[in-house]
Amino acid sequence: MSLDPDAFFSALAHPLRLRTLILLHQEHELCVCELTHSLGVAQPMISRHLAQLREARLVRDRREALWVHYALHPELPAWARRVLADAAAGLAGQAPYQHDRAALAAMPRRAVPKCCA
Amino acid sequence: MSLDPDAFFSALAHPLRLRTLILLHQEHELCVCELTHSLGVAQPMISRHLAQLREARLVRDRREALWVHYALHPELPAWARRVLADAAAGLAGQAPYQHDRAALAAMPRRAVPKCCA
DNA sequence: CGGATATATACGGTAGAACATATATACGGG
DNA sequence: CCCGTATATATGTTCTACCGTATATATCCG
Repeated sequence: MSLDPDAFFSALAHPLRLRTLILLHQEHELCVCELTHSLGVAQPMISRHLAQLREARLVRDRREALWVHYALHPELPAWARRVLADAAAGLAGQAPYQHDRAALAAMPRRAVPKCCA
Repeated sequence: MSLDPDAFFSALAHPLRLRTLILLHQEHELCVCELTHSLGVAQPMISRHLAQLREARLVRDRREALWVHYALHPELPAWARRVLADAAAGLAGQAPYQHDRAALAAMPRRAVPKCCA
């Protein structure tokens, strides 16, 4: 897939989108409610930023009943994946990225078929 | 050095700054006139974006007579350097990055003590 | 169909980024 | 000290990103 580098780095330029992409890099797939919980922000805010990531083709979405699951786009170029991997590796131990993962792990009813509260 | 990831990726989010950083990653050190020539934009525009990169501590500057030489900041964290390396590797063959290097190489009087036209 | 839950979009307001142009500063040479 | 070259900043304007809130859509269930 061809990807506009400017669109890619513009997507990374917002704290919430960066945190989202790092989480998706680490977790393969997350539904909106998991992201809302991990990042601790209002749902429309997440949806809006996810829509941007979707339009830039950095993520794909998959509907399953009520839930929409997001993952990194399967056709994301290798160099872009490497950028995310580098950032994730370099930042994993810091706030807020470390806290995001912890909040995700501590989320109640996670990974249960009906995942969300 | 500690680096604010949001500031780092915001810096990469502008086409001209991305091109500048990729060139600096490839060339180690460039003066303002070389950047102006390679990128083909007006001088105040380059200076303004270089000032942003300097304030974000992504680059350092070094004055030598009339010329100011810019390079990636020596204390740039390893993960940030890797991000730039990945982007440079992934984009080197495309426009406008390929053209930027070619324009730099074709620049008259380059690397001569009095480097600029 | 009607209600409940999960997610997406629309709307209005505000702040910040970016631009073109003009001007200021730094340095070296005569 | 004055001039020319290289670089930096100031100014005024325009454009875009982002936010909070309200509302719309999608799906399931009874």
